[in-house]
Amino acid sequence: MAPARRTSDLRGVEQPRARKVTTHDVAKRAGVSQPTVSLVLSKNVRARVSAETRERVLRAAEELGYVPNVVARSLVRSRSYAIGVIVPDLRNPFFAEVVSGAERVASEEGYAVLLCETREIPRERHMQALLERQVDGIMVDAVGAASMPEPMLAGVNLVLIDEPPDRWPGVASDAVGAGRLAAEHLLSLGHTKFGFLGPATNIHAIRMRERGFVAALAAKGIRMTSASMRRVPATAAGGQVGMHALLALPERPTAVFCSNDLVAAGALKVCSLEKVRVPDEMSIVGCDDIELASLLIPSLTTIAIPARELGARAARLLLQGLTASASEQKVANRPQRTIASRLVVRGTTAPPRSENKG
Amino acid sequence: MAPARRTSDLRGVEQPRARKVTTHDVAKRAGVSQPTVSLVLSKNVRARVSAETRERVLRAAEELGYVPNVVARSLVRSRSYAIGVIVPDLRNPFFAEVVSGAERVASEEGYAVLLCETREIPRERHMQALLERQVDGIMVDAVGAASMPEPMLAGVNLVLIDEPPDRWPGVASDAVGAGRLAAEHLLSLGHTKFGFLGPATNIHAIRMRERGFVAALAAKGIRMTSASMRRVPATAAGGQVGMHALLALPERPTAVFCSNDLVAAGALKVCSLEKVRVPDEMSIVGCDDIELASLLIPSLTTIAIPARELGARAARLLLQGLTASASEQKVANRPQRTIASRLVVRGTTAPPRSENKG
DNA sequence: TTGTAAGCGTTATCAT
DNA sequence: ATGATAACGCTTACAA
Repeated sequence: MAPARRTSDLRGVEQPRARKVTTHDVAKRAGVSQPTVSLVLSKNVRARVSAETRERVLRAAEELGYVPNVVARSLVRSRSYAIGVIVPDLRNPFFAEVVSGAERVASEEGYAVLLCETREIPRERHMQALLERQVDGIMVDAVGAASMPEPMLAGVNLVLIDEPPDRWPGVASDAVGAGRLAAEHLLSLGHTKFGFLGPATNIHAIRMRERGFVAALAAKGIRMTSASMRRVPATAAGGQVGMHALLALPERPTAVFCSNDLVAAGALKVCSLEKVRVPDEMSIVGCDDIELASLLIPSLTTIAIPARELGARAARLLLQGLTASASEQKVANRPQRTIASRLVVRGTTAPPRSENKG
Repeated sequence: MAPARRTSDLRGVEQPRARKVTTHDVAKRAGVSQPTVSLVLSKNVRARVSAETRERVLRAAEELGYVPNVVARSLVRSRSYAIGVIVPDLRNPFFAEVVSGAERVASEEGYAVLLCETREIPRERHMQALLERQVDGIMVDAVGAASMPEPMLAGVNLVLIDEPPDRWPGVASDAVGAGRLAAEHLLSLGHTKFGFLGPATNIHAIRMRERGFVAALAAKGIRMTSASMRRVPATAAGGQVGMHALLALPERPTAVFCSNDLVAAGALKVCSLEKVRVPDEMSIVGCDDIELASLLIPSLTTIAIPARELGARAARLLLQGLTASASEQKVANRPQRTIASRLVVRGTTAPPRSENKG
């Protein structure tokens, strides 16, 4: 005779937490066997139960306040109905958007989303935790998935976001295109002296933005000096440091491309502080088009990257791979879909007028 | 004789996912019983195993690449080592900070964080999903937890963030104090005509900010007209609409308090568009002190709410309640700790000079 | 249509 | 110190 289980009650509330009601309890009350309960409650389409017992079971479950135990279900089905998402830092609005988009899709499909930030905790530790929790799949955004220990990645359902194309499926923004759009826009305005502000990072998308920018300039015969490419963190603070350096240059650029909007915001701030008029004396182009971009004054010309859509698509791709029958596999296998970038012209770009300067 | 389990392989990669290695496999390889493996691997401190077998087991686990199955552990221990966090919208940087703080603490303690946004999916559905997943606790931020169906909340480990004090423990910012600080700052600058921009919401903290503001003015004998209290969504777009309305008022205010920084950013934008000089003709105070505030030009005077700290404390409070022995309970039971708000004076506030207005 | 039985991978309580 | 054995709550053949 087992003693009544003393669930250690840790609530702030008084009444002891009642033992959880299980399918057994429901079965007893409905006067049927436990598997029958499972049959009707797990809405297995091909479950053949008489309308009358189904009714009884449903009522009993309702009356007892039955809550299915997904953990138990997960164990027997070896599917947790949970997915993980790993991002560098939620405080960058771009990643918040990505996560939000993914969460939306996953929730709608009945999947839980386990959130992991690598800002203070190494990605490997997060991966390990997700694996131990038997997540059905993992989305990895801009944390260098490819350089993680091989055994950790083996046999995992991965979808990469803005990571270099690899043997895993993924979705990515057109980062090279983003850089190119920025360059072409500034070129079309007549600029000839350019600056670039961005981190010396191994974040793929960031590197590609720079590469696209530099390549598009090179195509027009313009080579950037190393002094005009400032290596700064991809933050507003980084943008400030970088713009200060650019302003101090003997040959000051008239247009700068920043590897994201935060950097651009910092750069813009410094121009304002230093009384360098934007866009008249200095054109600035950001990248991402986070909400901040439209709120700055002047509002920021930038390259829009559809972050939320990126997250949503990644989630769809992942879930699709989870539910696809073998025959449908090819669909999910098409790797590395990329989403177009888009130039958003606002108030921080104009033709150069540096001759008026002084 | 069970057929080799055909794990339906849904990977993009070729090699079929190997059957997961279990404690049984490790046991066989180490030449010990399965429970012994469990004993050494679950680093149960009071596990008494000979150094030699421990060594053998650990090596076997290592060689096989054993990964513990937390789902199975959860089932038998009735603890999932996962907590949920429900927020309105991750795209508001404030909530992103809260979540980030919570995630940090939880991860560090070995808990997974299930993220839920109520932006597109009702809170009840999220709660239900979390309950079914047997989360050990739930943090609820600004989604009106108290108005959820009673049975859903019964016996759940809840910690509320910025919700009205109730029978659950929680952490909250000093929202009334935030409003008061804004009022006192503007009063001390000499303003006499005030505006307020914020939503007609049932979000507790937002309401309290307004209340604190109005009350502090009333204490100085200043009553706000209903026309100067504009009901707008707590977004930048709302701020724009609201400021337009205020500017059109016959008796235009010289200082306005916005219920958060996004609203303030929108308001500032409109002033810039309408050539109303900030802070000379119009002072603006925001609330939250998200990164945006310091990036605007002029940078935004605001009331700092320590969002990340709020999330971190909430997580600590929750986890503490999970691991506390009965005797320590009192610690976790102290409800509704509140964190002080802080005035951050920047560039959008100054003494009124409306008499110079042209 | 429904009940019986087996098992998912652990942890925990016993004997030994 | 270690090995049987029994749960945990559910799903899924298979039998009745």
